[in-house]
Amino acid sequence: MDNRANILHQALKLFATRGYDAVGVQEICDTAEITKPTLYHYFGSKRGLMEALVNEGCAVFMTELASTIAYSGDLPLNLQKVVSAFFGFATREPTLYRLLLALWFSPPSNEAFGVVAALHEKQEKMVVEMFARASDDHGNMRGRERAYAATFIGMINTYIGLALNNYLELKEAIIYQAVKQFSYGIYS
Amino acid sequence: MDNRANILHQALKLFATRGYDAVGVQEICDTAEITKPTLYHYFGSKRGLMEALVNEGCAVFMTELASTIAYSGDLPLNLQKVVSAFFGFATREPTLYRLLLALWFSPPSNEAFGVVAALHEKQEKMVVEMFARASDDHGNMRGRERAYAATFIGMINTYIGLALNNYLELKEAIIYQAVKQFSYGIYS
DNA sequence: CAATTATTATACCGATTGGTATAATAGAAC
DNA sequence: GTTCTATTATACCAATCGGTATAATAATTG
Repeated sequence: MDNRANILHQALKLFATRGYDAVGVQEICDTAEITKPTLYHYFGSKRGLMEALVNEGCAVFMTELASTIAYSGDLPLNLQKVVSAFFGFATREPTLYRLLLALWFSPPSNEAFGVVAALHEKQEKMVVEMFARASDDHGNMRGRERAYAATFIGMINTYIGLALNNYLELKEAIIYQAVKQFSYGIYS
Repeated sequence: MDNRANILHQALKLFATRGYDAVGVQEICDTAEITKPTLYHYFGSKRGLMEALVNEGCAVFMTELASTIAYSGDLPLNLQKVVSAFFGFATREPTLYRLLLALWFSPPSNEAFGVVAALHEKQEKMVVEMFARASDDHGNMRGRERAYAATFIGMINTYIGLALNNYLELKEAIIYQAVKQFSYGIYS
C-alpha cells in the first residue's frame, strides 16, 4: 500500500466534504489507517499536507492552462479554450475543485486560504496576459485587463459551482454560452 | 451598553475576517468584554448566535427582495430591480455579505452552512417564481426557471465578490451590464 | 427594607486541537 | 548474523474546543 497517496486521497475527501478547519489530523490518520507520526513524516504539518494536495492535484491543469493562453489573434477562440480547460479540470476532479472553490471564498486569514491564493494568482496572471495581448487588436479593452480576467474567471467558477451542485452539466453548449455571454459584456 | 447587540457586532467582524470555525466562543466573549455564560444566556449556542446574526442582519433585505420579484410584465426591469436590491444590500452590509458568501461555498456538512442554506433557498424560490411568471410572456423559457435563477443569482454574487475584493465598484452602470449580460444568455 | 428577578463572574467539564519525543520494528546491505 | 536506515507505534504535550453548574451581584418590584 502506498501510504502517502492514500493519506492524500482520504484527506481530500474529508476536506472537501467537511472543510479544512473542521477536519482534524487525527481523523485523517484514522481514515487512512495510519498514525500521526506517519502523516507528519510525509508532510511535516497539516498545512504541508494541504499544499501537497493542491499543488500535485493541479499541476497538470496549470500547465494545460498555460498552453491555452497563448494569444492566437482570435480572442473568442482563446476564451473558448480557457473555459474548456477549466471545465475539463472540474469534471475530472470535482472533489478537488469543490475544495478549491470553498477555500477561494474563505477568509484570507484562514490557513488554507494561503495555499490556494498563490494558485489563483498564477491563474489570474495568465488570463490577464491573454487579455493584454488581445488588447493590441481590441484597443478599447486596454486598461481593463485585470477586471476582465477577474470577471471571466468568476463567471467560469459560477458555472462550475452550479454544475457541482447539479444545476447544470458542463457540456459543450455551456462553453459557447459562457464565451458569448462574457464577450457581450466586453463589446457592449 | 447593549451587550446583546455588541456580541452580535463583534461576532460578525470575527466570523467574516477569520471564518466561523476558526473563531472560538471564548474569543468572541473577550472581544465583546463579556463572559461565556452571558453569551449563552442570550443565544443558547454558537450556532444560535450565528442564526441571530444572519436572520436579523438579512431581515430587511429579504422583505425588500420579496417586493422586487412581483412580475411587472417587463422582465428586464424586474431583473434590474433584483440586481439593484442585492447590490444595495452588499454595499450597506459588506462584512455580513462576505460572511454569507463564504458560508454559501462552505461544505454542506459544516454547521454554519445550514444557517445560510435556508436563506438561499428562500432567495432562489423568489427568483424562480419571478422567472415562472415571466415565462408566460416568454414561452421559450419554460422549464428552465430553476437553472435561470441559479445562474442569475450566481452572476450577481460573482459581481459582489469582485466588488468586495476591490476589483470593481457596484455602480449603476454595473447593474445594467449585469442585466444585459444575463439577458443575452437567455435570448441567445 | 425585603424579596424577587435578571444578569453576571468564577471555575470547571470531557473531548479534541496540532504537534512531538522516544523507542520498537521492518527491510535491505554487507 | 549483524548493522544500518526507513518507517512505524505508543504515549504524551500544552492549549483550546463548545458548553455548563453554581453562586454572587445588580436592578426592579412590593
